[in-house]
Amino acid sequence: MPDPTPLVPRPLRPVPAHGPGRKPQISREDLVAAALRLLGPHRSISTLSLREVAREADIAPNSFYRHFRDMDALAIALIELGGRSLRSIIREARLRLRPGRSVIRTSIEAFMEQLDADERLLHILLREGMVGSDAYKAAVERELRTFEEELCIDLVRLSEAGGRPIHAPALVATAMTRLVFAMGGTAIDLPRERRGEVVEQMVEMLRMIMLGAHVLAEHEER
Amino acid sequence: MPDPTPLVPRPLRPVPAHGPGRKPQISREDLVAAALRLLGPHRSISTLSLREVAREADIAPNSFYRHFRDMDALAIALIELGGRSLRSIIREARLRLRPGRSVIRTSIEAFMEQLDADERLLHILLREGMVGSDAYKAAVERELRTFEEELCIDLVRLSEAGGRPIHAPALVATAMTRLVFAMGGTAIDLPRERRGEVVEQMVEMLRMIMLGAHVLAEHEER
DNA sequence: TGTACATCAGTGAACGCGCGTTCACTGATGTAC
DNA sequence: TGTACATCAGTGAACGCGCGTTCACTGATGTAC
Repeated sequence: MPDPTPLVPRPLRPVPAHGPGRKPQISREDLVAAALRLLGPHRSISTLSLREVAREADIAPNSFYRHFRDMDALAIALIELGGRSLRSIIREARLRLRPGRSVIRTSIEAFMEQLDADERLLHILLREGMVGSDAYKAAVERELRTFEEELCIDLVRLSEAGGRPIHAPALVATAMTRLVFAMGGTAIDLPRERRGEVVEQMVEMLRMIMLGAHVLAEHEER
Repeated sequence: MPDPTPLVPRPLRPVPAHGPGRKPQISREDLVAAALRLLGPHRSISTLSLREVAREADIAPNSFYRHFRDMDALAIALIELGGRSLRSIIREARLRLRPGRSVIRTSIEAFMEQLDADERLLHILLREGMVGSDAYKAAVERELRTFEEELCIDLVRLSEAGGRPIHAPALVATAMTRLVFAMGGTAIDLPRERRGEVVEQMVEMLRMIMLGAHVLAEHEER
């Protein structure tokens, strides 16, 4: 016990932005990075051990506790990182949009490039949404739904701009997201040169959904 | 070494249908059943330990080896069981088909009922396709593709019967299967009473795909 | 039918291993005066 | 500027645990004669 009757009561967790006291030599981010290095396309977070991550980060196992309460806390941090990567996809796709180019193709290509670029990050969402604790799943669901909401807004805007109404845009956004994720999950195990095929397949699938949504909306209007 | 120069060479694994020698008291099936009892919606096969399964089956840990080479072998058996359950869905759906009733709805309902009935079996496919070793993934892919082929044949037959051509039926079968699986994966975490909503969503999604496929085929014909 | 024997499913004890977590500690860094 | 002190990130050793796998074994079952 540092002081039985402190004049200024300390908060439970001072969360120093690192004063006072010693600066940390490694950070939460270093541990996250170490975990990412260990996560290949064939390992899920739940198979990582605390000691393994500590070893990779080159600290003693117990030092881990200075940064995270347990491995679950680190897993949540990883999932959020994956969510950030996911959200950047749609932003990236918006930037690339050009009149005359297919929105669907542009978006799918942005997705696959992101999948290539930080394979590990998106993979986390792909996996942990299916396996892992309830907390992981909930975290992944949260990220996916945020993405779907953004996509839905884009779909509505696009259909208004194009003059073709769209049926149940929220449902369309969900279908597109889940389908792309499911297909992306199998694509990642394919050699790079075959991923182009998957892009074509995904583009065609989403076109069918889009077309169906337009047709249904037009039926409704009458 | 039993015999250095046997007159009749023994096969590597005699695979006795249990003579000669002692009959097994527990079977491979008992071990599979024990593993299934342990697999809830929140556990993947790879988190099962050999000792855990042995404990559940009420045998000594080392007795496990009399039935399976290792846990991976048991996992493959489980995945194949899941595949059998999957294939029974489409058979079930075909039996239920009635003129005038929606094929899509009938099939989706058959799928969800199967998901309810043997939650654990289908769940294995949902999970292990994403996580798990390459061997698991390959096994799951195999099962899914078998399903997609059957579905494709049905789609073609249906479109011929209905007089509406269908674009890229194999792709449609893949899209439908993957989408239903992805949605099914989230549905299983929902309370039973909310699963009806998911059925409605899935039906609408598949209708859009179907509609899109018809429209594309009609465009092609002209 | 009776007897000697081979088979082999299941066992109990033991091994070495990596794990998460705890403990009391060290000593560099930053603060108060 | 100098000194005494508080903070706390990181440490090394140790713990008890469940794991996969091995070994030599037991003894019930089925076969050969």
